[in-house]
Amino acid sequence: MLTIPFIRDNRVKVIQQLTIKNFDAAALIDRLLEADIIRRENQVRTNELQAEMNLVSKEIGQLIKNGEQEKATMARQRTSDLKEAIKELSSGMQEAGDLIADLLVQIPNVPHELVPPGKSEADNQLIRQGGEMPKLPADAMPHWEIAKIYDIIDFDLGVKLTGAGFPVYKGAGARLQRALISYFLDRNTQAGYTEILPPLMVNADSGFGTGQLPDKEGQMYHVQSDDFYLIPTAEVPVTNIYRDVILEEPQLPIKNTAYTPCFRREAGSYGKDVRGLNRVHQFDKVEIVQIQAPEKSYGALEEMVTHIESLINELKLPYRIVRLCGGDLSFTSAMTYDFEVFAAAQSKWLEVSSVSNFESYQANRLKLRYKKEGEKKPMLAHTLNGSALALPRIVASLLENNQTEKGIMVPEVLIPYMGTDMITK
RNA sequence: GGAGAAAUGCCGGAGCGGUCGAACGGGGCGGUCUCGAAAACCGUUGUCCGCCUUACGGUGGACCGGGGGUUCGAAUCCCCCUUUCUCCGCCA
Repeated sequence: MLTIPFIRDNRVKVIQQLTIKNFDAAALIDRLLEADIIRRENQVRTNELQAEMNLVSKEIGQLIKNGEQEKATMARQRTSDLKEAIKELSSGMQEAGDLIADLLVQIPNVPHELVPPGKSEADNQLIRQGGEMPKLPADAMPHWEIAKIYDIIDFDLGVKLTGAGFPVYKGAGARLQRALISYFLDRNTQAGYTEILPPLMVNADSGFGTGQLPDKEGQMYHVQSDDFYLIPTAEVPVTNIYRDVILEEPQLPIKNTAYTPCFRREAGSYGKDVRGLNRVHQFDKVEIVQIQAPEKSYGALEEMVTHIESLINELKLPYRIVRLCGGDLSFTSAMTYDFEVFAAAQSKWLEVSSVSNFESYQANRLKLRYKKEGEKKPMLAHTLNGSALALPRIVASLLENNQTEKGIMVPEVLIPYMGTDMITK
């Protein structure tokens, strides 16, 4: 969330920039600033009374010590009045504080000035395109048919075990998952990321810290008996490692990578978009997360983009990188690049990675700060994350693009992990 | 799952209901001494929210696992929760 001083100092600019996200913040911000004034006025009064209360209480202690019971009794009368007044004021303060907290989480992150305006993905800005488009025969199959014929992914079996959207990987299909995970983790650690294996369930505090709660509650699986949430992405536990942490500047940047399964309810999705691996409830993903100083975070974002691009290049998949327009940008992001690979048999671009700079928006929720050399006051750090990479659509694209009469060609970089250069029937 | 003990600042560790934001030790930072270092000695040492100040800073309030309560006054008493440790049970 945004900080109050920032909103106070940049009221007009914030409202104006948020129109890029097609968000009208004017009313929210006015209510917020109003509540802020009330809260502060209340606090000044409360603090004054508390100061007096502390003083009188000390006096009472002295008076009792000196045996001046009468004076002590009189002083007591004064404190009970004070107590009443403090109680009233602080409940007003609490009320204003609650309102502020409630309003703050309703205001999205301010988009970076390079973010183009727009309503939908059609308005996203193409940054660059790469890789070679495969030439497939007319009878080329979409990946869900390939998966069936080669018996490497069983969607129906997943329905039996759990439900729709929980595919079962078998044989070379399972091996391919493991190969991709290992390959991504190896490449990420080579690039300076530290490998993390986090819990797959988190508590509500963590869900709040990265912005899944309170509003996206319905997108997560909730374990009610223990009030845990199944993680929708490794971003949640890996970023929350730094919740309520004050780092020293020399510790930055912090670069972590983690493989985890991801669980998403995807309520409201249907139709051909969810066919096969295009959209599932449980999938594997390797995530990269960075914590950076504010002045370096956009450099870090570019670095992450370049790194992810190199992974896709090595897999020899045709891809494009787009900068999301305001309307497509997530609530918490200031700037996001999406990576899409082409699945030739479906003739579709599939999103395989989303790389974002959240600036201090997540950090403010997390209370993630860092201390500059020689400075007393800690400042909010910037957080970034991206998929490097999400597996299902990579697999979909690989299967479709690499199909030949003899079998599925394994990309060269994966051969050591797969133990073969071809997936056959 | 059952029984007991505990939770204090960067770490260790005191703390009778009032003068405790917290003794003492260690660490860190600054300084004296030194050619330099060590040792010794002196000083300093958190976070949050306000207010005043261009700033340096000053000042009020809050914070002793979290949340309630008792009291004029709570780190200290009471209740609930969480976590850790020990013992028993169960177990990959």
